[in-house]
Amino acid sequence: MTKATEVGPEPVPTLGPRFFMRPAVVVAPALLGVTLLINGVGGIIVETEAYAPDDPASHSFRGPTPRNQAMFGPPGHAYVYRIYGMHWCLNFVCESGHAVLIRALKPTTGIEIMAERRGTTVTKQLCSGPGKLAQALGVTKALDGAPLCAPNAHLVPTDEPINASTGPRIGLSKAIEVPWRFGLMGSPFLSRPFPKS
DNA sequence: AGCTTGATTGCCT
DNA sequence: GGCAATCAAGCTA
Repeated sequence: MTKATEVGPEPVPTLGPRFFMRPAVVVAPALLGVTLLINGVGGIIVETEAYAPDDPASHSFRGPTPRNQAMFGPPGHAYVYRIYGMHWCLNFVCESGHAVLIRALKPTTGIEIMAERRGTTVTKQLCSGPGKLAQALGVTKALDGAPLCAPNAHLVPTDEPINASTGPRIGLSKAIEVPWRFGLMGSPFLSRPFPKS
């Protein structure tokens, strides 16, 4: 029952262009704890990586190409690319040439759909890596350049405090020491553990 | 060669 | 058993 002093639920806050119109290294840790749903399926972001245009490891390092065009498009849109010829990776575009790779999330919504897409019912294996995450959420090239807002996507910030781990990004041959990987400390849903501090 | 995954192997938590 | 390290498959640029 609602008490007289309450005026009803707060409007659900949603992350919009202003949230993303910043450097990726600022946005990436801020995305931890955010709920991400694609067509109603997803969970809580627990691992991200930042990429910037002056970063030799970034797709945007050598300027716009047909493949990375979305990285130079509107902030708050998706950048989706294929890796190793077989997996899709989902990024959020920040200010021009910046993007955040979504590496892992804690499944919360549509778990059965994700399990079917992934071919496993092991929750920890549904979204514990960028390729797995994209498969579980049904992300393909069709989402490349698309805005990350209703009805296709929902981004809802958390009101919980965040403890972040940081460390080197994964799988790089350049700038391997730059600590632009961020994770929810102690989460069992990370793609890999963070190196001991 | 590449911002990975899944299966395999080895080692403790 | 559960987790961490190792290795090769798989396609596009």
